[in-house]
Formats: sequence, C-alpha cells, structure tokens
Amino acid sequence: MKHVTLDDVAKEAGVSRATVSRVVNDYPHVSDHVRQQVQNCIDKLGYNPHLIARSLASKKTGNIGLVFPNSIHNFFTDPYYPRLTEGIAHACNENDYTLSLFIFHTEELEKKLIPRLTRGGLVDGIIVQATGIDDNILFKIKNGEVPFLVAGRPLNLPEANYIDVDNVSGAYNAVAHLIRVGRKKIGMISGPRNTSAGLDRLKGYRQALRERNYPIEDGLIVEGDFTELSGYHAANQLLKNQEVDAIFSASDTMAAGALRAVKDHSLSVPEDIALVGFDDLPPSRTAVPSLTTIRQPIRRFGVKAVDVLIDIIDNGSPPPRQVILGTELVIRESCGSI
Amino acid sequence: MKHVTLDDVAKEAGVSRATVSRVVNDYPHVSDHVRQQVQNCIDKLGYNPHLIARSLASKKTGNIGLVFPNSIHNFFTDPYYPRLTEGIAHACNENDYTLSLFIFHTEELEKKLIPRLTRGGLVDGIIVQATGIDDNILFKIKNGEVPFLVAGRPLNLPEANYIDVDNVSGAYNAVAHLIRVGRKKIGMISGPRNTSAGLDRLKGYRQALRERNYPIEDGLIVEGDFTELSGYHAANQLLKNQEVDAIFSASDTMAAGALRAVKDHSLSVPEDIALVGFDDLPPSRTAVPSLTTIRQPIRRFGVKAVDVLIDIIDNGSPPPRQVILGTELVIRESCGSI
DNA sequence: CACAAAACTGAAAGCGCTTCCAATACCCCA
DNA sequence: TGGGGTATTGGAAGCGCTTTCAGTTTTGTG
Repeated sequence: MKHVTLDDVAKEAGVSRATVSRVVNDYPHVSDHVRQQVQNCIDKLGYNPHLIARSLASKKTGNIGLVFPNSIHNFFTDPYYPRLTEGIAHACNENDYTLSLFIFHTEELEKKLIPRLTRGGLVDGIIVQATGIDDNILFKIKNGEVPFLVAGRPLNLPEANYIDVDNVSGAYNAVAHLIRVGRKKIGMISGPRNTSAGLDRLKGYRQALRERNYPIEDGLIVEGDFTELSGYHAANQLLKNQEVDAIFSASDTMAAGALRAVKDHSLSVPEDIALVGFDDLPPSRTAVPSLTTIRQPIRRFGVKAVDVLIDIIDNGSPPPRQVILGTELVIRESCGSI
Repeated sequence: MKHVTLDDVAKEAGVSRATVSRVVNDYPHVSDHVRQQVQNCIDKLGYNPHLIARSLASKKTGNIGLVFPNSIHNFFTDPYYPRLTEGIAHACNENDYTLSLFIFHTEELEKKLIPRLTRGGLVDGIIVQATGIDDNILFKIKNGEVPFLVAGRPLNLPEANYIDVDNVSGAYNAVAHLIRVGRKKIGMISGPRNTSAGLDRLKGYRQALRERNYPIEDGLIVEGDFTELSGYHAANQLLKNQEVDAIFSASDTMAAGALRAVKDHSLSVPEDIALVGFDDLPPSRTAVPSLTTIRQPIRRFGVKAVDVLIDIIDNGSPPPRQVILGTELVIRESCGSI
C-alpha cells in the first residue's frame, strides 16, 4: 500500500498542490465549493499528511523534548517524575505536539544527544528537569538554537525560563500547621541542599519557625535525597538524637521512610510524632496513617509547562517566563488533627 | 546564528554535497585525504546534520513510538511502567533512535493520534503496551503502515510480534516455593482476568498446586487490578473467609496492600502468613518485612524490546517475533525462610 | 606499458510539503 | 459597462538531505 501524497489528492481533485495544502491546514482563500470537493478526495483516498515533510518545509517539527539529566537517577523510583511526564505528554498531545523523551543515563549519552537535540532540528522546544547546582547541562542546552524551559527553579541559571511550585510557602504552611496543632519541637528532613526544591522548602521551614519565635537548631535538620531510604535514615537520626514531637519531610517518599523509622522506634504517628510530607502522591492517601502533606499540582504543572513553552516557541522568549504555581495543605491523619 | 548546512560544509571544503554526506554517514568510497579535510570543515563550522531533512530523504525517521493505550490508567501509580519506559528510552538512545511517548488518556486522543502515528511517517516502529482483551487498539495499529511490537502477550492478536516474560513459570516458581517452605493453604491475589499477565500468573499458580496435589479452590483466588488498594481489599477478603497461611500476589504493588491488610488483622508476615509478590520493584527490597518475589528483568525487557523492534524495522517481520524472557525467584523475609 | 577494473567524486533528481508570488476570476460601484 | 479592488487558484522555488548514475581518476595485472 503506497503512501497517499498531497499530489495524489491534487490530481484526484483536479486542483493544485497548494490548494490541497490550504484545505488540509484549514487556511483561508479557498472557496467553499473547492474546499468541500478536496475534502471529499482526502477522505476517499485516506490521505494523511506526511509530518516529516511538513516539518522540513515549515521549519517546525511539532516535537517537544523532555529531558531528564544524567543526575536524575531516580526517574522511576520517585513517582513524581512519571507523573510529571504523564502530564507533559498529555498536554503535548492536546496541543498537537509530540513528546520525545530523553533520559540521559550516562555522561556519554548526554554528550552525544545534546548537540542533536539542540541543533538537529529535532524539536521545537525543550523542557528540562532542574538538577543540582553543580550540573552544567543547562549551559550546554542554552548554547543551542532551541528554546527551553526548566521544570523547577534552576539555581545556576537564574535568568532562564522556568516553572516551579511555591516551595517556600508550601513548606511554610506545612510547618505552620504543625505549630498550630501544638507541636513544640519540629524536626525537618530536608531535600538535597544543592537543589532549589531542597533549599526552598528548608527556607519555608525556617521562616515559619522564626515567625513564631521557635528556635532554629541545626540538629533538627537532617538532609535526605528524596528517596524513601534516606527518609528512613534521617528520621532515625532525628529520633535518636532529638526529642522531636513532629517531623516535616520535604517529600512524601521520604515521609514514608520516616513513618517506618518511627514505628521501628515503637513510637506512633500522630500520637508521639506528627508527620507532614510534601507532594501529595497517591500512596500518601492510602498510607496508614494517611499522610498530611502539601499538594503540588503535578498534572497542572505539566500542562502549564507545555503552555508556556509553546508560547515561547511561538512568540519568542524575553522577558524570561518564570511561573510559580501555588500549593495546598492537605490535612489527613498523620498530624493528629482533622 | 544561521544553521550550518551540508552545502556550507561542501562549499568550505571545495567538494560536493554528496561527498560531505558520505563523510557524515561514514560511508565508503571517499579517500582518506578528502575525508579528513571534510571532517575538519565539519568541526570548524560546527555542522550538525538536520535530522528532519535526513528523514525525508532517507525515508527513515529514527523515531520509535511508545504507546500506552487509554486503558492503562495507572501509568504513574505502578512503578512498573516508568521503569519499562526508562529501559526503552535508554535502549532507543543507545541505538540512535529517539523515543516518542504517547500516553492516550482519552478515547478522542487515541482516535486523533493513531492515524498520525501509523501513517504520518512520524515513527519507524511502535512499541505498544499490551492491554485487556476487550481493547481493540491493536487492530487499529495493525491497519497502519508501521511495524509494531507488543509489550506483553496480546490476548486478542496472537499472531502479533510481542515480547513478554514467562509469567506462567514465574508464578509457578513462586507457589512452588511456598509449598516447599511448608505452607498448606495458599491464596492468590490475581491480576485482571482480561489480561495475559493476569491469566498467565493464575495459570502458574494452578499448575503448581495441581502438581503437588493441592486442592484448587475458587474461594482462594481473588481478583485484583494490580493496584495497592485492590491488593489490600483482596487480602482482606482472603483473610476473612479463608484460613490461608500464605498469599501469592500477582504483583508487588498488590502485595504491599496485602501486607497492610495482614497487619490490620493483627497477623504477621511471615509467621502467620507467608507472602510472595511478582515484579521485584525497588520498594520490595526495603519493605518490612522485605518481600519475596519473582524478579522480572524490566530493564532488560525494554532493551530487548527495542532490539527486536529495530530488527523488524530493518529486516521485515515474518515469521512473527515472539520473545519470552525468564524470571527469577528472589527469596527474602516475607516467606519465612532464608 | 596498455587496458580493464576498481575506487572516487560530482551532478542532479527527488523525498512530500509549505509558501511566496503571479495570474486569473469575480465582485462592486460609479 | 468599465475599472479598481478582492478573493481564489496555480506555478514554482525551496526546506536540507540521500542516493543513483555517470564521469573521472587511480590501481592492478599481464
């Protein structure tokens, strides 16, 4: 079965290629009569435009690249990334874009793929997941010809286009809630301090304590890396060395680890330890006890990211687009007050 | 900054486009001297081939599409899919293919995207996640012009190319192990019976019981849908109505739910109930107690899938490629014997 | 040293589409 | 009815690359 081309349709309808193209793309300057007739031929022949050819001629690929840098090694461990990916994929498809996924597992792959991605005419725009401050992937992408948007505030490229949630106020609200329900000594399992999410959530924690005149003690803050295991270890450390009656974890995944640690210490949540997470991933709702947490609109995040990127693609960048989405405190059982 | 084209390089090097093309693609019939000289110009000008143009001329897109049908609604809930996606993405990149991700969230999206996918010259091949027997997406894809491979045995299109793990023998080994450690009444939380994974694992369970002359009772089999919650409910049902001393769950995620149910019944794993899962997802290793399970080589699955698909792309299909990968019993604490 | 064969190189024809520009058809109002 | 304007259509030039084919040079062999 031969591929039906624009030419075939034109011949069949007895018009020129240009006219068929106009009909296919829903452009003006075609009489209703001709348009109808061409449309009939399109349906009859089962014509589908050849997207590659279209790309070449129009200089638009209709592709968006989603990049997870080499330093994101827990792509599938943390439900956050898949969920984000899903949201972005959905939004792309809704907007007639195709999503190309690039997971850079190794340094070499990164080296090989970046030039292709940023120069090959492969994609119209790139969404790249923010990483640690020491990762210079953004600089490499910046040197390319393709507009890009960072998912998460990029610490080392503050002038970039990015989209993020309000981590500071989210964390602030989490801690403020713990204070509100009467907790006196609130520990924190923070994220990595070389990431903006880690830093900003820590900032919100400090801000809430300071405002209520709670002492801010270094010993109350233990750094994790957003994995369950790191949450477990961090909570253990907190429980061994400090008399905390509440823990704010910078992610739900780490909170799950913390919960496990609390149980290992024969303590219970929320009676002995109130626990608040961050993310509101699905497992948190069904956990026992269910987890109070800060909801990120991950799905909406993806949709918005695509919206903004498409806007940049269509209209150019400056001024830098920097979008911050709000969060929401979701109160469940783990903090002892409904 | 203007995009550097083949022509620019040709002009700079004082040769024809054809020659530059040969150098770029590492084709023979170019003298070492000219090749070196052209390569210098390429480096000097920072030339990168325009992939879209190449596609149009060579009739190969260098793209592989990964499709998650509408009926897969737990793409991000179940760590399995992200992990598979990651493996496939990696393998694609290793083989100089780009992965395009299609998550069909809605019927309409599916209707819109499939023609584009199967006719638009958008991808060279498709990997599509197997779904229930009542989903007719495979028939739609089959009608296209693009070769495809199903991830999982497709119940309703047995002649398709597919890759799967040996679910029957995996389940068999799981149950055989439970019998070996002395369990007498083994319940099963099965997967959906309209999927091959659900069916095959159930088959393995039955086979193991039958071989050891254990009775096969319908009441011992409760159907889940691979989610944690369904595992929880199924286990509750099993514990309420039956005096089981072991449960084989058709997935780790459901096993996690089952573990929760067991604890709710004030029973303990493995003392009262031995538990075996299927998948060997990362959380199972750190769970308490750690979960005995059947390891699927998800990563290798993805790599192999891409290998096979590329082979089909390059060499055509018949005979149908049907690849089955082995599984491995991973013994941990949850079945009471190390 | 001659000649066939092999190796190398360039010209040119597309791949299927968009889009600019010129050409034609149509309309309105004086 | 004629002239200016507008709406519609077709012609043709690319987009940047691959690939075939023919022409040219080099090599190998008797």
